[in-house]
Amino acid sequence: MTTDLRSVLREVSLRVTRPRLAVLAAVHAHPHVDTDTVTGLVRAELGTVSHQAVYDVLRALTNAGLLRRIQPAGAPARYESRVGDNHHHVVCRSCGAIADVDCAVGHVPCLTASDDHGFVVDEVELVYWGTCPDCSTARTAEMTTKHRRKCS
Amino acid sequence: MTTDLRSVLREVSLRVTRPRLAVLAAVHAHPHVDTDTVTGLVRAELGTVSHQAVYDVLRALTNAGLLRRIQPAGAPARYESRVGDNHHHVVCRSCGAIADVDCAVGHVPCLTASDDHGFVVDEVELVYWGTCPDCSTARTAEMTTKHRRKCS
DNA sequence: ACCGTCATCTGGAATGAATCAAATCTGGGG
DNA sequence: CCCCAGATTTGATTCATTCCAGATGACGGT
Repeated sequence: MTTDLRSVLREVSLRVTRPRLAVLAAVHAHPHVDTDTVTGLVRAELGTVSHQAVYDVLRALTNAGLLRRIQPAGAPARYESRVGDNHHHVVCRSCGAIADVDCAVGHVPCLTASDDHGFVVDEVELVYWGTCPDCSTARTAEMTTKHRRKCS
Repeated sequence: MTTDLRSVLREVSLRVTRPRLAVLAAVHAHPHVDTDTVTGLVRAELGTVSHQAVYDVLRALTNAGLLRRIQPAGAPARYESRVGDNHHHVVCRSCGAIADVDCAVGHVPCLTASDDHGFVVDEVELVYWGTCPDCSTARTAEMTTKHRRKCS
């Protein structure tokens, strides 16, 4: 396992360090983690790790293509380890929960811009905005019982 | 024109105030403006307007459905006045330029998630990431002449 | 196994967008 | 024309992220 991660790092010519292994493991174990949570997980494993190191590592791994950065409007950045496959996300407007969604139709039918204004498009990002199951029921409960939202 | 904007505000039961008219006019005149630019434009017209007021007004107008907020990953929020029609954006990775793109295929064929994980989806956001014409040529020039990027 | 170099990490301070809080002002209904 | 809920101002505050300068440690070469 650890050996596995080590070789993964070497393959993209990045030095193998404790923080990097820990961050990589943390993101693999927790899909869609935000930076703060990663820091917490890494510290739990290694003791002291600077805030800065986590940011550096996340950026390095993202640039190397090992991680993917997702930044839902307004919310802090999150990272996931699923890369290479063309999947998208559902984001809950209420609590920020994120879930994976595989592209319904196999290949980019309507994903080609009608007029690209001369831009060279290299990626199409698709975000489904809505309400997650938990917040939906909470909201419904609120409607009927007049209680305040539990999930804000 | 001004009368027009006044009635627009009244229709959504918002008070007609100078800052609001100015912000509304600014966004209508400049598609995809960021908050800071709006503040500049409004100040140029009214003299003194607090930073805070601009944020409040933008939020009020957005909530009222008069404006739409767009937040490309990492960049400060931007606003546009085209609302109601289902169009999307091309964003330049290099300089952050944004252009409108009308949905290529008339209706959501592949825009229905294969598995929505129980989320109640109310909007699908589509972002085309790429490089704008200016940055493309700048990049090409850089490649051949070894000059530094003009557009970073 | 040891060394030296250079990428990486540490800790603290800085930036910049956005929000909060309390006091003051004003649009527009009565 | 008066009044007050809704707007705006001022000033401070939070939060994510980045910058800086110096210490540390990974790893290719000897």
